Amino acid sequence: MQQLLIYNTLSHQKELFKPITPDHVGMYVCGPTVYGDGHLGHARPAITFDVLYRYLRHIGYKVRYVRNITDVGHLEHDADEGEDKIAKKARLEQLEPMEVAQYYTNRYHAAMDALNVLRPSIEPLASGHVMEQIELVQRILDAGYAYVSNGSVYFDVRKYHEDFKSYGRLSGRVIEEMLSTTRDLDGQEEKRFSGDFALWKKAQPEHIMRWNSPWSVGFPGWHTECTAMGTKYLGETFDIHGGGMDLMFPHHESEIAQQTSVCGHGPCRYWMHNNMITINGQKMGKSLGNFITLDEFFTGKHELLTQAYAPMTIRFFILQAHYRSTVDFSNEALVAAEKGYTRLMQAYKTLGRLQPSKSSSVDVSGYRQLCYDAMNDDLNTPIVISHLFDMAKVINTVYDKKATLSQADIDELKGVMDTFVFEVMGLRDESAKDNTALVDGLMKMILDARATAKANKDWATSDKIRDELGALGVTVKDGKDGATYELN
RNA sequence: GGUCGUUUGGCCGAGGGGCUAGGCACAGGUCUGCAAAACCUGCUACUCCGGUUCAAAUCCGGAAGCGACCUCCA
Repeated sequence: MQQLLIYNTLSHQKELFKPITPDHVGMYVCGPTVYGDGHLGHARPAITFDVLYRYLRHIGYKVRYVRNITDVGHLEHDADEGEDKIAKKARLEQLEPMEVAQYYTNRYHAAMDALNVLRPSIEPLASGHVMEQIELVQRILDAGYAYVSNGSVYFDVRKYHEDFKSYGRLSGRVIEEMLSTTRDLDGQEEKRFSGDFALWKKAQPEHIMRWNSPWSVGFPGWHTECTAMGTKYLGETFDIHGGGMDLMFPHHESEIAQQTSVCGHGPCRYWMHNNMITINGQKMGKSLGNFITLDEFFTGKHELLTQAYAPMTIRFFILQAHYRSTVDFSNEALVAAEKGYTRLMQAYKTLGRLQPSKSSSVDVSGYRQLCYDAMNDDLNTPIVISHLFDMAKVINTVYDKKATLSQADIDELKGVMDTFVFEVMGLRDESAKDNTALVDGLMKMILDARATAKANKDWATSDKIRDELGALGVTVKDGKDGATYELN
């Protein structure tokens, strides 16, 4: 098995990956909050951890990959204080909250499918695990690390920190600092310490999504779902927990605190965080209003986009940067990615047409290991891609008859490309994307040629065209102003 | 303001004490009926100022720019 190094946010260094249970990996990744369309920022972790998931499986692990759907909780920060985001959107659109969640979940799935992101093994809904979250809150209360205040339950950060000395370790935060930098929040008076966070929140009258609990009718706190569902499906300790860097604090820090307070240790061995995507140097985010949805990328319908970008272009673009680096969006960079990606796909097709020689004039034996080395070094997909381009050059050189490859070496290159391009990096050939314009153009050409034939009274040709198109499922309809067509 | 990170060629982006990615763009060439593609060649860069070293883009110190986080966020 390959020796995989992954960067652990907890230790700030690359560590050799060793699963708790031999040959099995449990990984949990924070999924989307389904109250809006997915944007590039959602694609980054999805693709990053999709590649990790694919690679772990490729090198022989059996992986249980859990990625949640957040359809409850999460307080609004501004205007509508304390209102559940889902509920707010529902009221605005006059829809049932769960209808909104379902709608955006479906849209999210469609976008992820387009990006060739594999579905996780389990995709639990927060709303389906309120019981588990209530139980978790009770356990934390029983352990003495939470307190009830006016129907809400808060985590006692100070007590936790006194006993475990670890709050802030993941994010490199100093707890004392938090006192002076905390903003005012709704319900802050209910807390003993400004750094305490809600485990259960009593619902205000305007809340639509609400559940019974021992403390009040309300909804679960911001960080409980991942702890509850991670524990339920992966156990008290699992291997990898992933998510965006912006979730490090407070979300993941709080997850660690919740889990540690009831079982003495954090939820996982390796924390992995992907970096952000920026647009004009600024973070792309829902609340900043500067985001471009994935659908807008696919259709090109956004003022910042000069053209539509195929899902695979987006995927390739993201994989061309290392996951821990920020990536700045620009049309120029995307166009460059699109061209490079096309070149790679073209080389793969060319590979299938190469004439084998008796012997090879180039040594291609090293590429496979070079690709593994790059992947093993904290999923360095940009390096993998650079090796793939080197291979593309070899392929093209052979195609130009300036070098030779034996059948065995051609097969080796094909094997390496199949493995890394398609299986591990999850790219797929998408040259046949949206064909509408193409078909229109082709049909115009054909019908023009037929019109010429008809003008020349060449009925044999014009009928042949009509009959053969008909056999292909295209009906030609002659009219006074020329012919039109219809696809059956 | 605090904490952390970052600054690489026209652009995107790896690397991270001496070898030195890759893509895109651009220029010249080969091939070609013309074009495209492909191939060859060129473009050899690391914010600035000090320091360590035989050797620094890489390590150390400082400055500046940029960014992220500091209880919505992937």
